[in-house]
Amino acid sequence: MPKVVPEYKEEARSRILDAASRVFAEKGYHEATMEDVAKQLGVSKGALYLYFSSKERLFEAMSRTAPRAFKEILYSTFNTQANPIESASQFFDAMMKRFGSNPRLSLEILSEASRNPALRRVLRQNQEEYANGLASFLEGLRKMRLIDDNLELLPLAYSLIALWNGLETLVVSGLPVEEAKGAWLEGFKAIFLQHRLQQSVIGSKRIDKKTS
Amino acid sequence: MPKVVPEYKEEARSRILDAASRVFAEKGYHEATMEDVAKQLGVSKGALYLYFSSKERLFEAMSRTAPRAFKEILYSTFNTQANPIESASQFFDAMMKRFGSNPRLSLEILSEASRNPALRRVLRQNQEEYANGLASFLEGLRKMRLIDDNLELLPLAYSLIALWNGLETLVVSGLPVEEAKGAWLEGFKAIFLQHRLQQSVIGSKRIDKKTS
Amino acid sequence: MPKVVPEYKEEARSRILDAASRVFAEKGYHEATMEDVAKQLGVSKGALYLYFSSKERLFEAMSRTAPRAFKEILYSTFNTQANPIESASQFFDAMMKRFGSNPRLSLEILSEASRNPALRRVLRQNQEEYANGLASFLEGLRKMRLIDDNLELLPLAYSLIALWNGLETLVVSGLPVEEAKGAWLEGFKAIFLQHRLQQSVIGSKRIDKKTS
Amino acid sequence: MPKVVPEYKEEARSRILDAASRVFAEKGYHEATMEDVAKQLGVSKGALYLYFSSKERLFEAMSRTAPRAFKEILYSTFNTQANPIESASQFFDAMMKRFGSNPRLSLEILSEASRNPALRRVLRQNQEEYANGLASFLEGLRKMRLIDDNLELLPLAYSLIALWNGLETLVVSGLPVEEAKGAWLEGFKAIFLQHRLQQSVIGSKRIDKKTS
DNA sequence: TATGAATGAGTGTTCATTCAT
DNA sequence: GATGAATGAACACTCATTCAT
Repeated sequence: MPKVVPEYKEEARSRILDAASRVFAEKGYHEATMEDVAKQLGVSKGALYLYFSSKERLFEAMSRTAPRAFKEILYSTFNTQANPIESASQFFDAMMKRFGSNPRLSLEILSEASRNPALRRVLRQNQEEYANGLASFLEGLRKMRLIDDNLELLPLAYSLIALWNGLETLVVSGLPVEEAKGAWLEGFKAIFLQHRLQQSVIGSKRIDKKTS
Repeated sequence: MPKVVPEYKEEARSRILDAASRVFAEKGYHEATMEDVAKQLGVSKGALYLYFSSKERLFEAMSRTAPRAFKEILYSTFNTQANPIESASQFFDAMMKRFGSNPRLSLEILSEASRNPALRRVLRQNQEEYANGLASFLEGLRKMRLIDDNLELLPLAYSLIALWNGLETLVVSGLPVEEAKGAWLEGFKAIFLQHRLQQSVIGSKRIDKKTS
Repeated sequence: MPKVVPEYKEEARSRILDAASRVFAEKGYHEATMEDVAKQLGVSKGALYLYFSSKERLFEAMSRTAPRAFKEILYSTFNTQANPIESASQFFDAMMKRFGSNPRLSLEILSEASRNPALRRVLRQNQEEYANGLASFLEGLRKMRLIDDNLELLPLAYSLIALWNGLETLVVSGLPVEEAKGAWLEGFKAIFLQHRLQQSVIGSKRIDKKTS
Repeated sequence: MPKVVPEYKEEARSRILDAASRVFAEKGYHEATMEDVAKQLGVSKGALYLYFSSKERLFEAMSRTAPRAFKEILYSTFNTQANPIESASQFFDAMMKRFGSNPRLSLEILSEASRNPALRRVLRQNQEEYANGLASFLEGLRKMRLIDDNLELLPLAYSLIALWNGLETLVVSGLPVEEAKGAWLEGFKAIFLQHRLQQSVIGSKRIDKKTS
């Protein structure tokens, strides 16, 4: 059996978190056992406790690292000032590719957060960060006149985050991924003036899928 | 100890479901024990099993009845062809009043659905129903020219549902209810042409290419 | 639902015992529930308690009546002074016909007797009765010179009972009924001088044809 | 609290089986709790589940090891070609010494076997093995002219096993051990030609078991 | 008498956590 | 550090028994 710590304690933690996120994603917090996590890693149960004092702390730690991938995808797809519908589509695809069509883990984290204040605080911070990030992005779009001047950007950023989260809940409860993508894009189209403004205002060649 | 059944077996079931929804909402599925539910009702554990064969079935049954209130509020606020922003605001307030600012239960149901196919089927059906209902509602708005003609209504309906669900997740993870309401309304404003149309009608330039 | 007592309390008891013996035979003491017995009879659980103060007492009472059929078969097949092998064969067949090839109930009774002195006393009495009955029967056979003079009849009677009980245990643990019958008959043949004596009486004094 | 496993996992299993057989023998399968077994061993309930996945499996495993002692006694007493009555007597005494006068455990095993096919298969195999072993033994006796040539040995072997099992049932239901032994021996005497042949051959009157 | 809803003690089983090695 | 055997608290579920009607 490979040791947990080949060289650095930090790496050991990291490996555990990785194994944990896979196990929790597959089985959910309550169904997953410490034994499961240990086996996933090829390590003894006891070893986990050298790095995390309890299952709860392990889950918390994992919850903190989990959004990393989300952030990367979010910022890499929503940074360019290109067509926001296109960005949204890329984001959707990238998320699916990265997490499969199983948003189970987010849900588990959320579920735990509802009874774990510390975890909730972490999630809240992430939210804020995402919202601010998105708001900046929207600011850019506004300059391109893709967003109605009467809209407040921060609340709108939150509603975009909510839209994404909400789609995850729909997928978990059975909405086919394809339909989820449709809803996701239609939501974006509705929000951005893009396909309307582009044409009427600029009269350019913008080729929105829907717009011919 | 009061009897579970004052007169009708059906009422007994109903009482249990009610107690269960309170307990599950407060503690979550796994943390709540059958004992908790029984105590909440002032009844013995065994009594619960006269009506539901297992904790899981109890939860399922509760999950099926839970959306009833949601439906009522949904259909009563989103039926009039009044200002949709106003409807959205009423919906938000009614939901808060009814469920408090604790959307924990929806989350628990969702969480269980991810591992319980029967439950998932129920949720999926509800989704469809809501989506169709909302789509009809949107149809009405379209006739009032409040919705862009290029938008497909069913996906848009799903995205509205997602928006709501997503806001619940944000609230669970710490977003203040006030901000949630702000995001909810801003999302609606962005989607509906209302405020712009109002203006544009008054002003001049048609934004919508359809009218241009 | 038919009432337990159509006319006489005694008949009610009797009906319950009958239902109980069927249920206990099929499921065994521990697996059978009072509910099972009540349903078998089309009566409420509570009704059983009007006639028997507990499951244990019900089982005891049933255990006392159960051997009735056994006795009848025993005495009707082992009374004639005909060929004892023939009697044994008839007994075997009659028992199978009456109880099927499922001696489960005897076992259950035995099992309970091992922890229930009152029940044990009943069984012991039955044993004695059977043994004495069989001893008388053997007495008759001895007069016909079918039993070695040196054998004591009461112990031999017990060993015949044991032989039967033992075959039941073998059948329960998987011995095919056919083989059980073979063993049963072979045991009898071995014990009774019959087939040898018949010959020797006709032939000479040699008991064993080998030595004749 | 002493550890279940001093050194070898196999020994731990073995210890548990030992404790289990004591507890099951005393209380019976249903009355015995896992707690009882654990306490008997000075171990926690959970420990038992490290070695046996359920009470049923524990009982099965115990049932498989239980006959070991029986086999040893059986083969060691019924191997010599000495006087079979003597062998029978030694067997009886050895069994009593080993298991006390409480054949409860066999009964419990039997009782469970009637509802557990896996267990039944084990018992059936054991039966066959015993029967074949005894048949060989009888073969030897036949050569010594102690068994009538007309008897088939395998069925007879089964009937001897049945005789033993049956005596256990009688003892459980209250037959004094002394009488049981009497019946056991009288059964053997009846079956074997020994005492008769001895006489006829030698011409003496003594039928004493010991006397050759 | 008879009912059957309700009780609640009892038990098998799980699993996070500990700790001797 | 690492192990994994052991712990023991916790909990779902059963069912003999009771009792209001």
